[in-house]
Amino acid sequence: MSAEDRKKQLVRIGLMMLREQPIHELSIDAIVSEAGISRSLLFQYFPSKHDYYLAVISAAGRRLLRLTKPDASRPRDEQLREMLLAFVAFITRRRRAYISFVRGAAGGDDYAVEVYAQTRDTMAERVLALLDVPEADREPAAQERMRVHAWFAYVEDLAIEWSGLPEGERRITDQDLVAHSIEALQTLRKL
Amino acid sequence: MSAEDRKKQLVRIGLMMLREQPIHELSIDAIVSEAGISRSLLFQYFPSKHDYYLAVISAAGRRLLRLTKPDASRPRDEQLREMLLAFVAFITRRRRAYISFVRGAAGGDDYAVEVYAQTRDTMAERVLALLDVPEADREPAAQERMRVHAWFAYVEDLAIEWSGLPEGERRITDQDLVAHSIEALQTLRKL
DNA sequence: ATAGCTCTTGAGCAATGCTCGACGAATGGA
DNA sequence: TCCATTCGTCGAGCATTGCTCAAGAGCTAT
Repeated sequence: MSAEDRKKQLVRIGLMMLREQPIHELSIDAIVSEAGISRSLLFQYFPSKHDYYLAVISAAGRRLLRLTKPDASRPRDEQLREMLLAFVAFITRRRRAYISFVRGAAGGDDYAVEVYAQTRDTMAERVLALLDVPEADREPAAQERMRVHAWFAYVEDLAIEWSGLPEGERRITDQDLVAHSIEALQTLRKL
Repeated sequence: MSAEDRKKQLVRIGLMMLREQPIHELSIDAIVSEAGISRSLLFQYFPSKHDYYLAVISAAGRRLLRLTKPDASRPRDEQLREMLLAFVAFITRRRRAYISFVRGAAGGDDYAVEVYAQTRDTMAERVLALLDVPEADREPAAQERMRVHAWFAYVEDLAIEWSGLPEGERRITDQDLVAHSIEALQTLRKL
């Protein structure tokens, strides 16, 4: 197998395993045995466990960004709606992995915090771009950024809690959840 | 040293170390060498690293609850304000440790997730109790709980980002931050 | 066929989570 | 006073795991 393919395979396996275990419980042994190779080979491609984790986490971030990318050809409000729907769907489908990524990943390891922060910043930027706020009404950028960032934490938490409920006990639909989130964003920005 | 004292000492050391390292980088060796005892002795009191972590994290949670406990003899709105001020102060003073607790702790390890969830639930309950909402205006409890929970994520994120700025670059005071948070809560509940 | 490049491995080191048997000091009946 | 029991403590050692190193195996190119 070529170097590039092998690397991709290993990252893919990492992403798969992330679904069932928090990131720092991912053992190199489990990975290499799943891939059917020796431990040494993994270290050929990723100098340290650290680097491997970083690759896996980055891949997770990129996947999230790809799956929630708005379709620029549609009206802005629909773009926002669909972006959030995709976001909620993403969390729902891979709840465990997402929590690992978001929380576990962000759990104090500087390198992982950065990947997560960057992913979320990108999402926040996209939202800001979609909001279509007149220049005059804009608060200082830092302020704005902080609020949207925190609002993302709000939506994320809602989605995590909501998707954690058994399907029967969810009182609202994902559509409702997204609608509420958008309303919340608009309201919060007016404070 | 008595068994009880030793246990407390070890947990105390864990809390201290949490300030500088994420929880899963806490090494048993570092702990025992700080305490001046042998590795075996720690395992006498805590059957596994897991159990030890759990003890440390629980202690962190209890400390947070203790330091943000509202003073029941004061007016409710002041209780809420002071509770949040204490919350922000807590995060500011031990930012690193708090992130470890919140994120690292919540990072997929079921046992830690539970400790964190319980801590946050307690805080959310306190807030609900302080809100003083007429029965008739209450939404279904689950709904209510979810929103307050998510609102906590909002405040937490604001506080973490805010306290991460160098003091010169903080455009607002902690008072402003708390006032904004309370406004946000009241607004969100009306949606 | 020889050289060289790339993918691969096994042996082994150091650190670490964890176990086990035992030592020493205090406590408490006989 | 003596023996036994209990309790806090430790050192040796096992298994796992993150990581290194030197070398093997297959392919291509001269």
